[in-house]
Amino acid sequence: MTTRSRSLTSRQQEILDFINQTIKHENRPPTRLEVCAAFGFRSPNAAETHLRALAAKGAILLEEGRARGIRLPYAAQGLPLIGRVAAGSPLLAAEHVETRCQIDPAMFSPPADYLLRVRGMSMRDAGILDGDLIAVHRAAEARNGQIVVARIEDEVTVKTLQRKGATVELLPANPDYQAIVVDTRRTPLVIEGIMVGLIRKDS
Amino acid sequence: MTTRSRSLTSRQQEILDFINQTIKHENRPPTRLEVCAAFGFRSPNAAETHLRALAAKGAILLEEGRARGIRLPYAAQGLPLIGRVAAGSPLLAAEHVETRCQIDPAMFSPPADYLLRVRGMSMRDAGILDGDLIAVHRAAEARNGQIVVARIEDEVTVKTLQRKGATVELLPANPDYQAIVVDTRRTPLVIEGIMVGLIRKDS
DNA sequence: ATGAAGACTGTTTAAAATCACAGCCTTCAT
DNA sequence: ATGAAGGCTGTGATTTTAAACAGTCTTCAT
Repeated sequence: MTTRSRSLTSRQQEILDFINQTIKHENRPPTRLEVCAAFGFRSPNAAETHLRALAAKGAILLEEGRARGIRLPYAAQGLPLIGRVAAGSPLLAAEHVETRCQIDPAMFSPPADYLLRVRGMSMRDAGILDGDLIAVHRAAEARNGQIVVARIEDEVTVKTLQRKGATVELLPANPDYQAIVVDTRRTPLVIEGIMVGLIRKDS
Repeated sequence: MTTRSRSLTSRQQEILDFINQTIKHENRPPTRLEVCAAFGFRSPNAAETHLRALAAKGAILLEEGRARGIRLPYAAQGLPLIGRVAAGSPLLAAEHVETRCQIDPAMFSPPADYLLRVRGMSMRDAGILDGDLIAVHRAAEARNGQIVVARIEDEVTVKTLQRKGATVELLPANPDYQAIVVDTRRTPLVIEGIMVGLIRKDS
């Protein structure tokens, strides 16, 4: 549904990084001349064409005729918080985004791509309680012992990964719960991401 | 040590709130004319004088001759992260601020005033692990059952509060630890704040 | 080999934004 | 009752920005 943005050239990525840096450090986007100064351009048009290219690819939005008229597309503003996941649709589908949270993704490493609300107490002993938000870095692969967001058919679950050949164990951190054992030759299992952090809001 | 900013008038506070709102929503500060539009001023100078007043009180910084030249003072940028606390100095002393984290204080309610790194496992069963950052709202009073940051003489600790008359119990959430019982008639106990959230960065 | 896309220089113009000057009215402490 | 501070209107000059036009040089897929 969203306009697919073509991938950026490395130079364009540098410009975009500079814009994000400037917004983060100065609380405002740069002007064309500030872009020139940062990259050593002698012509403001060098900055102008880069911005046009970024806007054409959907990486930024340009407001006409306004000083510092660079805006970030909605998708770039804050981390999406994924609530209840409906069966059969992708995790990051717009309908699952409860809200967006003003958190710097780079606060975690590797950076967080989204937040996921955890249901239940199956990871209690790892300090993950019911209702907690976990910060997730999108990744299809993970190492043993990492806490992952995994999808088994239509079910999304948060567990510790333990791979043994074609068998994958998803271990809870609570003796009241059972491990999930999956034979990947028979049942498809998709790793949606790796937990990189946790946020709790006391009420 | 910091320049003490005189308190703002209610109108000035409204203007400052608008500036913060604009930075949050648009990723850039407003122009004079945008302030006018927001408040219905007919003269750009109304905005100008308000900004001058805010700058004079240290609530904002004004860069001369630049479009959208409103900057926020360093103290307003992100939540301070308090690391190891040295005995005898106030919790929020500059020397304790490890770094600042780009987190919206209003993500928690009541809003967070700072983050505090927790040492040890005394609150393990409340899902607070060694190295976790807790979001703290400054408050001198707290209700029974709330998790508080308390100072007993020179020691800072995070525990669940249980007050019984002049006796205060600070309860751990881990059977391996002992409750701290304080007679406030004999030993001074200061509540520094209430835990309003938690952030964990997996490594 | 050719054309399209990217990455620039250089120049100009119009609009956006800052900021100074000259006032008016109200509140509020001395 | 008086002066200082806050909260405005109204008008322009000046500077900063955005953004158009006209080119050059390189890379890279067809």
